[in-house]
Amino acid sequence: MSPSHERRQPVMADVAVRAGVSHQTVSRVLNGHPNVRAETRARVLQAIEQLGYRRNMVARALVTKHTRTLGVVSFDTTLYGPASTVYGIEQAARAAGYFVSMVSLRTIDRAGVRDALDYLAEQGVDGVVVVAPQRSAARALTDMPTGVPVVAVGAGHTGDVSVVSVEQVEGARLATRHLLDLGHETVWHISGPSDWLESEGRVQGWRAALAAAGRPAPDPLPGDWSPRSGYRAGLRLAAMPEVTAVFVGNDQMALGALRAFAERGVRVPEQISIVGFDDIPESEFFTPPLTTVRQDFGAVGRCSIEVLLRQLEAGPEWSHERHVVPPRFVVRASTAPACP
Amino acid sequence: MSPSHERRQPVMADVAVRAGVSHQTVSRVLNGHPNVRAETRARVLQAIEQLGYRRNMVARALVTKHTRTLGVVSFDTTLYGPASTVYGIEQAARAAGYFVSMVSLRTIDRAGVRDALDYLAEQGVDGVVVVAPQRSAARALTDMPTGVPVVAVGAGHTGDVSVVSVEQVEGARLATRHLLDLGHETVWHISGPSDWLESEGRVQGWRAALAAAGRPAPDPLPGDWSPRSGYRAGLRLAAMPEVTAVFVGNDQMALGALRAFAERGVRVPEQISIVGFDDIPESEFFTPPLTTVRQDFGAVGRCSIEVLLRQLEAGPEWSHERHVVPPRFVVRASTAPACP
DNA sequence: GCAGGGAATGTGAACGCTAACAACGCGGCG
DNA sequence: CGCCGCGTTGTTAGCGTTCACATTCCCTGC
Repeated sequence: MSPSHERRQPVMADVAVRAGVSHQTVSRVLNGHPNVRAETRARVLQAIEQLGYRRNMVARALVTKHTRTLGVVSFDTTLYGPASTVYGIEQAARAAGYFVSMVSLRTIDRAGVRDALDYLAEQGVDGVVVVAPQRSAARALTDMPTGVPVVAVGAGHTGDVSVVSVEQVEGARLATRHLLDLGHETVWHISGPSDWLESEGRVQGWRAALAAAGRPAPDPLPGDWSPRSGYRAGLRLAAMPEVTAVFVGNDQMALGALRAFAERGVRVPEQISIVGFDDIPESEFFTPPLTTVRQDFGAVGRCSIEVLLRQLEAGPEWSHERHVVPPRFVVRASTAPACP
Repeated sequence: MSPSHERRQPVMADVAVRAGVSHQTVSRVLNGHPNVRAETRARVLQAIEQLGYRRNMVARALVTKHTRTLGVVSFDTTLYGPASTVYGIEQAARAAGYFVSMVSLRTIDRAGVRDALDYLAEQGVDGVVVVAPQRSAARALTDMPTGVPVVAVGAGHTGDVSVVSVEQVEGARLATRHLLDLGHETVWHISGPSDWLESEGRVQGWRAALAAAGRPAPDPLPGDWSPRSGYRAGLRLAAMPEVTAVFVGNDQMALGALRAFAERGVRVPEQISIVGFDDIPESEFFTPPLTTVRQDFGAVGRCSIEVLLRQLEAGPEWSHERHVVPPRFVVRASTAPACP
């Protein structure tokens, strides 16, 4: 309202006048161009300071063709895994001088991913990382028309884009082996939603470990990552006396299962051993503390930015990269030797 | 590399040529200007379609002076509360046609908030919402030099900016009253970090309820929101036979306390009743299921965007708004009448 | 003393869009 | 018949940068 409020932001030309140089010299100072006399640079810097000048990134982006903004498309950032990954991404991106523009999908389908990518491309992001470990999302990525580099997090080897993910199969194998080594006859499994690649990888690792030990693989009980689905599966398992060991697809479902067992008077780990996946901060304080497979989501996020940045500077010459970060097995109190 | 890859994106002029009109007419079509003949509009639309033209938002922003991007600065988006709030914000913003640019702080201090705001302002965001319920963050907001509208989430009535938050005091009062009504002599409290406004509000509500009932208020045990800190406090409480009811600052600490009680053989709710705060998705499956105070983080996020948008269109004439969303008390199995 | 060269600086033209105004065509009215 | 006015379209001028190139300056070496 007041004139002082309406006084427009100073622009480069204002700084130039004040410093007694041309706008181009101001630009050079701002961009750290070497060929500027120290004395001139100081004068420009002073003028900038006095005027409170700030470079207009929009105008800059118009000519340079890049916005120093990265897009992130993710599914349900309310979940611990995606949230942590996105956090890692944001930190790494900012450290590298990039902004992060977010799109959270509420459902994952080809159209959703496509729209998100379009949306971000329209805004002019320099690259995007897609945190959407569903098979449908991975497929949606295969023929994306956007000119921007894309890296996928948690997707399988879809071939078309760079991928960074946690070695799910290995983690599941570790968990299952642990249970087997404890003397359990076989290991049951509560799985995640079938269209999640992570879910698939865990089933695969579990099956592999069982097969390697020559044990039968029972049918996995289907879950959807939620504690409630783990609870329901747990109820079923609790009614089956032959069950002594369960590998659960994630920690939240493990919590639900724990609850079901507690309600049915099944004692963990005395009667049933249970292993989760993820190692959310709460797991250590479950009743009992949960043995689980830790995923370093932060590392995944950081790694994805490294790959993306590399791709950015490589230009159209980049080749797809594939990175796998190893899981870590964490033994706590929810597993015990089988009673003979 | 190949020429087909290097063919630059079509621009408005290309569309104009193809449609046999001027670029300005294309602009008019894109912006839904009324005075364009239907037949012309159709021709332009067709040309856009054929060329796969996409408007360059950067160039547009340069002249319109707004980017249709909102900034979000938040603290540790790994936590359920902030993550959910940010999710709500993102959804609401996108529904309104805005992008969301994120900055996650790893520590909250005046300089950090300031830098984040500067950073976003430089990028040209139209407005920003700050999800940083620490007192220090709230203070940092009081004299922000940026010309962009700001709304704070979870901050107290700092006077200088619009605020939307959950009524913490009321929630804490509800929780404490519930415990008192159950016949408990008094209620102990495990608090959050002292510089969080939410923490403060909960202490305040707890104290008020106690005072209203004429009960003494024990010293609150300090925590930091983490399950571990709740565990430590729980250990101390377990050693005090006079403790029969505890109101815990959040669900994660409550989980820790539950664990401590379990280890010490203190039975919940038979010997000690416990109430949490937040209602994270896991709480329902704790052992025992946790009685808690639900915060609707999503609603907070959405509301903050509504306020911000209102502020945007009101221009410099806006007056600060203050919105409070009510909590909801959820009774589960962690509380029981005091044994006389 | 002057040509040559590199460092320092300035100039003009984009970048792709929108805003303001100008121009055009057409029908109705005096 | 000519003029006004309105709906429609075109023209021009920026927005605030950077880039490519031109220019100036000063120093060096013969």
